[in-house]
Amino acid sequence: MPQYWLMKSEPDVYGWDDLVAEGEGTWDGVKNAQASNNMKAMKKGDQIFFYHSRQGLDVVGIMEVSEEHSPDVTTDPERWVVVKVKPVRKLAKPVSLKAIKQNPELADLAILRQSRLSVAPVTEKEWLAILAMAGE
DNA sequence: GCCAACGTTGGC
DNA sequence: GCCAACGTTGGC
Repeated sequence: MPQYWLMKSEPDVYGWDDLVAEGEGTWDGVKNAQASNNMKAMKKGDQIFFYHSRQGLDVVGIMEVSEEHSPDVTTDPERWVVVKVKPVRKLAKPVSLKAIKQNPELADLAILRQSRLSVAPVTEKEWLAILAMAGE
């Protein structure tokens, strides 16, 4: 059974459309111990929400892990890792941070408790709640 | 653009 | 090994 995650990116740097255009993306430049540990725990096929931070502030699509972690040569490869991801599909409609905050089922969502965490786990219950909010 | 949160660095 | 200073992230 796949695990669920959420990853953030600023859309003006690397947004959903950039990932779709590329076909497969390398999630690099994550220099945070917690986020990095989460990436190390990812297995091929795990499902990931793509969240637009700073601008947009919404979950826009679903991607999946296409290749498990390897050293991040763009930073310090001794220390940090990348994963590769592929777009699965865009959500029927984006789910905004505002809406997430208003849903009591999502009160414990990791990114609400720790807004600066850029790679965070999502429970199955939370995953389904967000999908439901997207009208799926 | 501002600032709070929080992780990291470096002087002691 | 502590903690103040600094840098980065991300919501507002």
